[in-house]
Amino acid sequence: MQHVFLTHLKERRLKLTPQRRLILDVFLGLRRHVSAEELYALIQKKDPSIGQATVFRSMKLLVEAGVAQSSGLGGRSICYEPNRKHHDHLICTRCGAIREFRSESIEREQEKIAIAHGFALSAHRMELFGLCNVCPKGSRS
Amino acid sequence: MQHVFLTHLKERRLKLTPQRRLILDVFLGLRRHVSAEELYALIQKKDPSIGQATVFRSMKLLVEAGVAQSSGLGGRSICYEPNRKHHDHLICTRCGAIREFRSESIEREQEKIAIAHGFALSAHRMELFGLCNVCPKGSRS
DNA sequence: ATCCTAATTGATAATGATTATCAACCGATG
DNA sequence: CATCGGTTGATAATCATTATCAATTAGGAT
Ligand SMILES: [Zn+2]
Ligand SMILES: [Zn+2]
Ligand SMILES: [Zn+2]
Ligand SMILES: [Zn+2]
Repeated sequence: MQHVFLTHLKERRLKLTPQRRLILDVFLGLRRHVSAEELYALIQKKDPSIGQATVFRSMKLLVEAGVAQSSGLGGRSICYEPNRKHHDHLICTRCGAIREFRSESIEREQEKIAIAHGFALSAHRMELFGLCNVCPKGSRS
Repeated sequence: MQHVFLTHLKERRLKLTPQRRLILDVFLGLRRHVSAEELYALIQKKDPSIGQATVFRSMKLLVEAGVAQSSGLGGRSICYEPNRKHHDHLICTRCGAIREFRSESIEREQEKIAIAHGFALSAHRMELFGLCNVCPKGSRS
């Protein structure tokens, strides 16, 4: 996985710094969605000298390298997750729980729709919102 | 349409001000997606005394009243469109063109997926990104 | 190992979109 | 028309992110 990142760096004459190494490791160690801010807090515990600008910059770099993908989840802030097979999200509007899924039939249908409109599809985002099964149905907010 | 808004106001003892009337009229007059900022610019031409905070507040109110819906399009800023029948979006990554569509089969499949995961679906967002047919395929950005 | 240079860093200022604050104002009801 | 609570506009504040910049450093060439 990290091999992809190293290759990306060399191709563009970018440098592998201790900061980038640490950020990459911590990020890949997690197996969930994180915002740059959350990740910064985790990084801080391992090396308090790292600034948050570096975390923002590094996450951008990880996305460019294809190591991370940014899912527009997490309310106002951008969330990242390790780049695996494409999937979409099911999000609980109450507790924030996130479930991942992939529907081949929807993926196919999206392609068909794009073609019908003369678009060359390159990506998509789909999020389903609702109450998960551990959240009580009859209560508000 | 505006009837819905007036009812919403009365139900909550809110007031119908000239500002809200103008913002509602201009918004409904457009038949496209607008950000609060774009709308503010249009409002300014009709009445330069209206502040942009009022536009932001009013758009929020229109959403609560069910007159407008906020689509998370438009990059960083929230976009609004008059609340019609549910639909999803196809967006050109080059020129920003937006096409609307609705796929019954996808809508059904989303329901099935939510149920399979124990979620009670309340809403969803789906955006397809690609190059539209008037944008050249072989060029970058 | 030593140099060199361009990339990187951390602190901080700046940005852009949105929200909060607050005194002055005004719409609705009686 | 008097009263009162909702509303307004200007402005400050917030939040996430990006830009700036002097100081530092990785990595290729000597
Ligand atoms: Zn995911
Ligand atoms: Zn839940
Ligand atoms: Zn839909
Ligand atoms: Zn286009």
